[in-house]
Amino acid sequence: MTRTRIAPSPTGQDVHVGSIAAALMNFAWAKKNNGQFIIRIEDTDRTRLVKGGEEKMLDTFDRIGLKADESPKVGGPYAPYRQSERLEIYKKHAEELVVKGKAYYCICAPDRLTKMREVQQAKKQIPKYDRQCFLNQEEIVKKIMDNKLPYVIRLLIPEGKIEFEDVVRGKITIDNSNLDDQVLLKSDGFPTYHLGVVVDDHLMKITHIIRGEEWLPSTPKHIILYQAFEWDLPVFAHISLLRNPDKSKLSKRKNPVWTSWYLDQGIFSEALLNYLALMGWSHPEGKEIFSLDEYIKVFDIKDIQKTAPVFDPVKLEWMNGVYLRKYPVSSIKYLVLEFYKKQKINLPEEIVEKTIPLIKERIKKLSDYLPLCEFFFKKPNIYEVDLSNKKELLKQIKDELEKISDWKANNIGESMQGLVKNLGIKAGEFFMIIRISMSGKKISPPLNESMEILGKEECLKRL
RNA sequence: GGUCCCAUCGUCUAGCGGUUUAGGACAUUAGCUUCUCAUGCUAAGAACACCGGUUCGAAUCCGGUUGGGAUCACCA
Repeated sequence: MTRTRIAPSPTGQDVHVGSIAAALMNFAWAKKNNGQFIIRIEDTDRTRLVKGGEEKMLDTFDRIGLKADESPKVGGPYAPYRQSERLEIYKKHAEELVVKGKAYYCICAPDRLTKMREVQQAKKQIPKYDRQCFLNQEEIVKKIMDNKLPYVIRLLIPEGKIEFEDVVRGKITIDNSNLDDQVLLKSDGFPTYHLGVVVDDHLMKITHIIRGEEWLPSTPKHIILYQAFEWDLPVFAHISLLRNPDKSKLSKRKNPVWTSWYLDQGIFSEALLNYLALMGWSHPEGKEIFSLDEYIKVFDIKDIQKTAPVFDPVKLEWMNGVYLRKYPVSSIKYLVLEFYKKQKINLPEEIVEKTIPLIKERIKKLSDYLPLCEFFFKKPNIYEVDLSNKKELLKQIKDELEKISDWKANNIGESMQGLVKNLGIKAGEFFMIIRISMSGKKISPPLNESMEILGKEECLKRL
């Protein structure tokens, strides 16, 4: 059975798009193999905990369409799926390691550790815990018992080296001398990430860990933990991090990174997923546009690329436009209406429906709609071109349009073509004047059709 | 700085020793369609970081250099 997971930490206000990229691969791999995809909340850092973060994140996963088979929301056979509710489990396991001689108690004060590291750094040594407490373990344990001192439990890194196979990167070797005696259980009783992931991934029977390459350097520690517990190793696949244009890892300082920001812009979840799928992976037939179902069919973790991709919002928008054009008018109408309703703007349904065919090839995302179509709902108050010296021409246009009894786009077009011929003015210039008087803008949806939608009375008024 | 990872057009990528004048997509430029802007179609420019080696033959294998990135917490 294939079981994968995404384990977000609610230390941000929302899900990072990079997490969605990783979640997508986990999701696809689980589904492809008829397995389960799990969401686990890793909320062990109470100091950085963002209020409402977890709820928002879970909501974002719902919106994006990556449905978890097991999560804090839907529960599951290995509940709870929130680490803050599993404290006893971690403590028990940490203590088990102490009994096995694979971990030890430590009561060193933070400032001593800081100073120690500074000295090591100054001597150009690797900053590592000096094992003071390990060397006096009996005495330390007694101190803790007698005085009820706060303590941490540290992993005892054995000598030797760790070798493991990463699906994406191949064989990786690290000498244990580079590893620090990692804290496993904090003095507040919470586990550190390292204890938490290993224990939970094992207990929740996770078979494949597909996660960002930022975890590659700490994977040896995790493997040491698996070995200490005498547990089987899962398959590791470390995927490359999404990058800013300057190649640094995608960060909110340089780019919008929160997934709901894109969704709130009117980027479709399908388009976002499709775009993200192409970050570090490509369709075997070279396709750019494909559904989630198709992705699941053709995706393979063996095809994941090692190179770190730059996240390109321009291509994302292009792709969103492709999706938009593929949707039927009725769907776009609904999406536009809902999109603006969320912003407390209620648009008249009939007009929106009529305008969709005119603009679906002209907008790339839902938020592009109103800037282009606002003139359908209200008279423009800003005119991009000054028409005050064209009054006579406008009058002629108005007189001509008044004659039209059947107010249809093609009749309007014929009438205006006739007028422009008679007047002998450049067609482009002529129509631009009408365009400005109707929409206030130099760029608009097709004129005749727009005028039909506006209605005769309104058009004459605007002229 | 130590450790680890990475390296094909501006960007996403195909390529997995010869079929390659290195293919596609976004972006850019030009043209066609056209009442604007788009869409659509056509075309153009644009890349194997560098140096060695292996080989009859290297973008593809190996080594080094350079460059980029990640990571070194009682954060994840």
